[in-house]
Amino acid sequence: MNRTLTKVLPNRIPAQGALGLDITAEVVIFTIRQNELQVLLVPADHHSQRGLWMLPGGVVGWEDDLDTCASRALAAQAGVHGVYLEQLYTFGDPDRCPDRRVIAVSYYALIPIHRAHFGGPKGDRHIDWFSVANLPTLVLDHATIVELARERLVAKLDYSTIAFQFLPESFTLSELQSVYEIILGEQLDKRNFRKRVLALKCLQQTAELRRNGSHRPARLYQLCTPGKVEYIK
Amino acid sequence: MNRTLTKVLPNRIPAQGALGLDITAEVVIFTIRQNELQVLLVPADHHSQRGLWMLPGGVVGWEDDLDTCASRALAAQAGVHGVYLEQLYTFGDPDRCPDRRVIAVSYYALIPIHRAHFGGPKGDRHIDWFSVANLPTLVLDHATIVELARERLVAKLDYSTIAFQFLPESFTLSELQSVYEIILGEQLDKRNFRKRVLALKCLQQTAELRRNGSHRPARLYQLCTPGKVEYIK
DNA sequence: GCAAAAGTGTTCGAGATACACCCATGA
DNA sequence: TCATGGGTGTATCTCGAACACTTTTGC
Repeated sequence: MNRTLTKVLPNRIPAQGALGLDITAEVVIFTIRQNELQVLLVPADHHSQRGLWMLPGGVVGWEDDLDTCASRALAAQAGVHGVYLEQLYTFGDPDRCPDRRVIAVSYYALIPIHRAHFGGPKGDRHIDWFSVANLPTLVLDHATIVELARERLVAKLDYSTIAFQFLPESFTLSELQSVYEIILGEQLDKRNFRKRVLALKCLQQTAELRRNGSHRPARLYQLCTPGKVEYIK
Repeated sequence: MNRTLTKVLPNRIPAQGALGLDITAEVVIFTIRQNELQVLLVPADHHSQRGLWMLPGGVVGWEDDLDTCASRALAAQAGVHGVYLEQLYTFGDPDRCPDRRVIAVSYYALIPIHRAHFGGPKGDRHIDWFSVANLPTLVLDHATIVELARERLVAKLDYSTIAFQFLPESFTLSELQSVYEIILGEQLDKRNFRKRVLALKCLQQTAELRRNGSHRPARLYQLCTPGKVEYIK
């Protein structure tokens, strides 16, 4: 399997190769864009996979930690550092790749809305964002990986503050609610949502308001401990 | 790192070897014994690790699925087939093993009380059960792996019927309660426990009673769908 | 003044918690 | 008859769900 990242980082020495076994890190990079949960995909470049898409990732180098390898893919493909990144699952079916044995350690990452560059009408032609609800055909088992990541994300909404990772440093409660609604795929009650989220005691009001059209401006909030994902309840 | 399992299964061809990279599957095998949550450990046999213990596991063979490899370790070390087995996390720090590069895909398994043989005063001298609350010194990062598995198990008690996997086909509600109490490390109220667990609608009364001493016999229950772990609430 | 999003409280029901006594048996 | 674990019901509290109107702004 030829990986875009291998080209981007030609100096990597794969941890394996001689016997045809590779260990890769594959990253499901989520963001909220166009009122959808979207993932960043790169075009497959192997001739037999023309027209298919795949997850950003790369071969784990001899000296690489798995997390480091995932971070590198994230930096190379999405151009971001320091975002939320979590290991998901390791896929090792000997037949998952027809050419060679590839064990994929999958990760998922969350990119804040304001840092989701690349893609879209004016974006880099080589990578793009896609709605998870409407994915193109992906190589190998990558669609399974995306689905597993989505399920994990949905589950974590319930018992952690992970959703806050999609937002910039300060944000309105309506923006936060919208993140939840998009990921869960359902409308939430505004009053109950605000009550619940403020009861977590991990948000603080700022003095600022956001003016955003011909209506009442919204209060901005910040996380008490930015970047930290907490378990709740 | 020399693995007991490698000896047990000398016919396995490691997926790697030439460049000194191995992929192993390591299994945290839990059971309830002696009113404790215990794990099965094997003595480390590498000379520099004399006296230390390690998790059962084995090198992933070229043709092995990861799950298959974990199952094989489970069968070889604990002598059981078909028990609950779930992938946990993949550890890939390049420095986790001083000798060579080893990427460990960890699993955890639950063995029903009545099938936990091996170990103990009369058991095989080469492997033994240990209380997770009082582990001997383990090789490498194996203590971290056990702790992660324990945390996952505790978390799953809350939102799944995973605890039922520790019990035989039919069991009393007191036995079930005891499993919860041991894993959680706290006493539970008998009436509330029974109410909650029966409200799950996944247990059925049997016609049988268990006579177990000079007191009222206990009703035996069975899972409606044995072997199936369900998510709850 | 009107359109559009921000902001705010109360009621209700379900499920969790706390709690104490009688039952069936074997010795 | 007594020691032992099995088995049961009620009152209370907490938390989530449902629900509608006023506020502030820009045009």
